[in-house]
Amino acid sequence: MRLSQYYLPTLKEDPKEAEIASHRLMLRAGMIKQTSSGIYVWLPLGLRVLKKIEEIVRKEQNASGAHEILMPTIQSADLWKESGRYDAYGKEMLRISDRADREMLYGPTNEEMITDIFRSHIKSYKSLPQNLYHIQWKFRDEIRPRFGVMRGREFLMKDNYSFDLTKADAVHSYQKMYLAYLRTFAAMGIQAIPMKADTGPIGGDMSHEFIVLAETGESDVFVDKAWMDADLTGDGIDYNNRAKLDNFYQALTSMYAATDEKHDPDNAPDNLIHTRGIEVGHIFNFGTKYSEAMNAKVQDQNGDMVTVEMGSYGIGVSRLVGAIIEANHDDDGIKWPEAVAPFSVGIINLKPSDRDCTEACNDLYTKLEKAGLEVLLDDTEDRGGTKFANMDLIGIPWQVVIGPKGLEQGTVELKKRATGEKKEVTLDSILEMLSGEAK
RNA sequence: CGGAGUGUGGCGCAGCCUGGUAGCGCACUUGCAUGGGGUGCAAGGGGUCGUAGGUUCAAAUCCUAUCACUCCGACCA
Repeated sequence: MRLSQYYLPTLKEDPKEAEIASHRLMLRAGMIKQTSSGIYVWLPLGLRVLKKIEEIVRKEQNASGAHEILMPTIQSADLWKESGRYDAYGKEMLRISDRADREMLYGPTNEEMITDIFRSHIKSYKSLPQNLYHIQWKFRDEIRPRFGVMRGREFLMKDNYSFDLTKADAVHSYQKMYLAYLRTFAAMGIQAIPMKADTGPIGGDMSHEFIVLAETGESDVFVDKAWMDADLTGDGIDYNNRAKLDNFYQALTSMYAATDEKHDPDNAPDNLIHTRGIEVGHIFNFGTKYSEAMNAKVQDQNGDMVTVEMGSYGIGVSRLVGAIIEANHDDDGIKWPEAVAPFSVGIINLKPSDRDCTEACNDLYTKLEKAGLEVLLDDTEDRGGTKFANMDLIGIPWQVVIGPKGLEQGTVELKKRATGEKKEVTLDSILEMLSGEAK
């Protein structure tokens, strides 16, 4: 992408409404624009990141055996009346009526709808287990939206729902998601620790919140130092290998990790790390709460009707954009992990009026794009300083700085945003280096 | 919902107390110079002062209503 032709409205000054780093940086980097309280437009740069995160989530869900569907944002109130939550949900639910005065709502979650989808076609134990997910916009009319996309009213969420015949099978489904979540967050370049969570009004005995460690996070967390060295991706474990998966789960859940509400100093280990974090995922098993209320049953081997065991699992996709920034930024701007970066390489043309310099930039740009890299070429007339500041702000992992002085020597500067490390390299070697490192 | 604030060009703000026909910085346009970490000089463009009423010869400024947004608190993926 050529910056001169892109829509990237970066800001030099901090917008006054943004209090925390990720919100401030997303506005300054031209990723989002607020249209109403807690509702945002995703501008080109922001959307690129959102899509990357979404794709990482999707990939691991598929790997775990879940099937993607897409449920509508607008739901009929009928299903919610059936589960009893239409009255229970309160003002957080955005209620609307259609032209025939039917009661509708903008979905805050999908347990009712998915249960209806399940029961309408699945009638036999032979069809179990099932795990369906979708990545869709939700709306919760928060009392007080804040922190930009981290706590918006409209948000993109991956939610899935498992259906099993027995409690033991449901445990397996739960553990699969536990692992899938760990792998998903690791693939994004962030560290998310599963912490025992309150199951709240939904109930059930198994529930974990996945919390990204970030010093600027919103809640206090206490974790065993052992988490830092633990294998969090279950290297080599197949989702269908129950024994191995269970061992992995037992090993991890035996390590201490708690938010301040759940923190118990008396039972905490000595080597405790006290830091802050942001919840980016939540998994729980809630047994038969919805299947019971909505009559989701299958026949077992004996022909008896059995109410299915359910679990639900959420990842805050849009929230992750903010969370990743909270965990990866400095005073100059964002430092994207490569897996979610909007572009992997930025090229800075220090002197657009210099023909050779511009030619070298265009040439490298074309080559890198051909090699499959996503490249942002700053071909504007701005000064070098402006370009450096902008590139740091939007956090492109690799920056190639090309100017007449270096070109005389046949070199360009390669800068790694995450560390600030710079080195002079030859123009010829850069393609190879970047294809290897930034791919 | 309780408490506290803010709405003036794209962004950040001054002006309001003490009414007199709107200003500053950044950004933008043009020209010249410049070109290795937010460049200098010069000339420009852009504003229903959130909205609606009212007071007044005259309202960004005073009064009333209303809308939006932000922050603190209870609540949350």
